[in-house]
Amino acid sequence: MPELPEVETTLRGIRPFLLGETIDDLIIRQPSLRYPVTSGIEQSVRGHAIKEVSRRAKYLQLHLDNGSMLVHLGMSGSLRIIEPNVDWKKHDHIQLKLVSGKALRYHDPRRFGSWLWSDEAHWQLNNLGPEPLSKEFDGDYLYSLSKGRKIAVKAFVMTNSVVVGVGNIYASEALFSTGIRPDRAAGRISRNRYNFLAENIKVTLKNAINLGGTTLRDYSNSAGDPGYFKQELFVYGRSGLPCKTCSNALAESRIGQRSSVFCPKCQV
DNA sequence: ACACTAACCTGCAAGC
DNA sequence: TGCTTGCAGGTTAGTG
Repeated sequence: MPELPEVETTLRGIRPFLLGETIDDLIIRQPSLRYPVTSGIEQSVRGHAIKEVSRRAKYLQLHLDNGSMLVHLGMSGSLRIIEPNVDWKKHDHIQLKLVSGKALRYHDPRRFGSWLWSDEAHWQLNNLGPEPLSKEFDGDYLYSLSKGRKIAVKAFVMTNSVVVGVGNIYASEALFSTGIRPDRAAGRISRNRYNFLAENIKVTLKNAINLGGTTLRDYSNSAGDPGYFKQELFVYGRSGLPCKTCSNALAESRIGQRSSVFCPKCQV
């Protein structure tokens, strides 16, 4: 899925079309997603205006006056702004039709995403760590949380209660630019190195956002275009290829069910 | 509290 | 050309 940069790119693309618009209808062709689409959701949203559209972690939230819709793109989801009458492609599951005449179409081959309605706070947003691009996320924060932890540092920064939005691509890339081996125990990294790591996570995410995110296969932005960060990747998806810094072959291992590519020479 | 696994689902690439 | 296997931007539930 989309990690934070892809979700942020999606947010920036759809927000201008949705803000202040009234919902004409919600069409659900496939309610069987990661969680079943909240039943009766159509009646909840029909005729209501979208007051705000925001992002928290990898969730998008459409705020109405009577509640909010929490949308997650899972591993393979994407949202597009289209004309409501365009043909439904395979794996197009949901369409939010606006009175303005435009529509938001949800496409998700693996169906790991979610569309949840609640008239109060969504429990999915509980226990989330800070946003990586916020001021409160820094090296001191990471260092203090990491004390005594034996978990691999890559899995540590991918843990949502530690910091949100950092998935397999950007964790791998930020660890490479910091020169830290992804399998190093989180509790055995110095405060100084965490300062660099936190900074590099921010820089990596910002660069990716500026390039519209990373497109591997499924992801496209709200206009249907891919992101261009893939060409900037140093390690992710490059197992066995030469390191762009030292030209040594990149190595791969598995950390917490995720493939982890790193340079054995540049990362210690 | 922490560390780790299996599971949700479809498509695609690699290997035989 | 098939068929089988394993892996893919995430997250949670369940185990020890």
